Amino acid sequence: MPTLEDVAARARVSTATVSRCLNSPDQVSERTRQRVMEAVRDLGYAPNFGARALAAKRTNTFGAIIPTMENAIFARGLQAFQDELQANGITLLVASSSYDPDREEDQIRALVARGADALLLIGHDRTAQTYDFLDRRGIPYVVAWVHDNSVRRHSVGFDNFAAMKALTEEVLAQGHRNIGVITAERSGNDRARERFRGICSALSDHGLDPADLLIEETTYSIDNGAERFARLMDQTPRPTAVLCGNDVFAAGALMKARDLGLRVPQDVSITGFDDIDLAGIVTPGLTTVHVPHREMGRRAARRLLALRAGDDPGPGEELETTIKWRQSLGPAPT
Amino acid sequence: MPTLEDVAARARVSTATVSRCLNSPDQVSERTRQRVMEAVRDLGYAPNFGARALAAKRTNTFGAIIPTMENAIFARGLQAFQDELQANGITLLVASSSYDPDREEDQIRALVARGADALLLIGHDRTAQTYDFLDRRGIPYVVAWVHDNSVRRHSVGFDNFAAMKALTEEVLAQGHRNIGVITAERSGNDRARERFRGICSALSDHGLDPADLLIEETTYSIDNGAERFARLMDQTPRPTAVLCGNDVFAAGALMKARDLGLRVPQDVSITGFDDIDLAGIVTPGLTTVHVPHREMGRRAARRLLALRAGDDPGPGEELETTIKWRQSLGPAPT
DNA sequence: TTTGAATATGTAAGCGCTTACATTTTTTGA
DNA sequence: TCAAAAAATGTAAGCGCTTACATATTCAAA
Repeated sequence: MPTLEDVAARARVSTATVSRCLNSPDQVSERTRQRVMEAVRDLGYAPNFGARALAAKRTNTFGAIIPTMENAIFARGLQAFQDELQANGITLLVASSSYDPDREEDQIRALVARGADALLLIGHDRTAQTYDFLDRRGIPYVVAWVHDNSVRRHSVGFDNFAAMKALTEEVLAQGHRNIGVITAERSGNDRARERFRGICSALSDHGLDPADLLIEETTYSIDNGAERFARLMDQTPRPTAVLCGNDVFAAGALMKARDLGLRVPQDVSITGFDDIDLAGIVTPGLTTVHVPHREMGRRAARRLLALRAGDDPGPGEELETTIKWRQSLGPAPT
Repeated sequence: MPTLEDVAARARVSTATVSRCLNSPDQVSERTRQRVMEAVRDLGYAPNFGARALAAKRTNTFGAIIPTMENAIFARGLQAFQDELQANGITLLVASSSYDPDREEDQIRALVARGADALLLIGHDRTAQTYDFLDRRGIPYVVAWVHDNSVRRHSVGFDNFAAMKALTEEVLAQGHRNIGVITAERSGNDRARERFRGICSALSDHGLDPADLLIEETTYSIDNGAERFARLMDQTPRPTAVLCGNDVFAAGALMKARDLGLRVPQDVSITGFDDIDLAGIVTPGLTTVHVPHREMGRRAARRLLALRAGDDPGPGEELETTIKWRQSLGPAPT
């Protein structure tokens, strides 16, 4: 493979000049630059990634660890994140932790070992030693999907507590008092915990005891959502509304409701969270919390780029969520 | 940051011995190895990615270019692909081309520039110069999502033509003769072309003229599927079955059917392709072609690992597809 | 005890690029 | 026209690791 030296010989300049042509062409005269780029084309030269990384002490690669690659909840935000990075000449490495904290720690170390200059993390929940590992190496990171003013870390996210509380209040406003919840595992998942806390807070505000909630906690999949919904429907009295921690559980719940011959929302209301494509596809359409995933992805990328450049991007950013009304939430049956 | 030299000094060995401890520990005695690994832990040493890449002439990174990150059609196969790579100490870089051939070429060059040792490509459709670029650099690649014996390239996929033809024959067996098609853009997309060819072949076998097909060709999204379905429903006579090139179009079609007050399959049958989660969630459930995405991902990874190691993994692999019967395909109205 | 083979460990060159500093060339203003 | 400043280009050290070859040590068989 041709090297910088071959190009330099061909163009009759130094290797430093060739390097400048590729990396800061404004420092090279037009005539010289054209001659060099012609030599690059003629030889089919491409820089050696390892050599560049070693010499420049950076890889122009960022890493993102997401809980799962198999669903759209993270895909949209990540696509926007990657688009923004790409526009700034940065490549994205994506790893999935499968909601396993130990695996996430391994992934973080693996991404760093692979030369990631900076990282996108989901949620704040991870060991102090993991943060320490990154801080000691001077690797900047941004936490997305959450917003918590009490945590002093760079973040771009939304208030899961407030968003789920607002939706719960709408459910209560529809007259529902017998409520079920399908939540993701809350241990190690601050997003799930905060959403659940939001539900409890809304109930308390209405003089209702959160201990009366019928709670199913499970791992993330459509089938699990369906199964847990069935369990809730076996309770006596049967809940008239089921609040799901995400749209995937809600989709599973809707499927199972259909299987059980229950009409949504006449017999039971179902709500979700995130407003992914699924929410509009299922029958009936899901009433859910709309999260601006793409904007979150874009801003997270900008913040990480600023941090990597040594700039101070200011305090963490909070994005607003809204309730997307569709047909799956209706009045409580009388 | 501590380097190999620091570790060597601490453990009172040479840098080569430290390198051996990390990369081929069986060549180091137990006593020496333990002393070295203790020094690694004490110093918090992590190898420098760029230096390793330069010295070893490899990055242990593979690249995959997929048409879109925003939908599950590729996510499942890719997760399995990544899991297999990870088990072999390889990191995956993912880029999306947004179904744009020029963009795909840029992404291929960008992944190579980022040090990808090998690539996963989707479909065979790309310029000779792109393949040439990879061949000249000795970068192995595997093509997935297609199987074409006439093309001599390493591939793991399925026969799109045969799969869609089999589904079309079931549609014809149900008595449908007035058929609409919603297909992805066929230019630059051999998968879409092959699926369409399968539909035409089935019609011809039944003595029907493919020219009578009502064809809507569009870019990939649920909304586009919905819109094109509406156009097909405006035709006179109205098609009694709509064959969609993928489940995403089919989901959009189902939504629009609901909006138009058309009952599926009583008023019009709708079919998809891929059998992603969506297919089981929509109402009614989609009759579709089931593709073993995870197995394809796993095998593609194994083949690429073998190629990268300089082994000959044998001829391309074909995976079998099946028809997944759900409720969206029924008899033609009389 | 000696010798040869096997294993363990050390030496140090070089992978290919970036970039601080040096030198040369060009441009501008008095 | 000359001197100073600015721009363009060259020199070459070194980033951190791998690994071919060399040397030292250990082990086993005669």
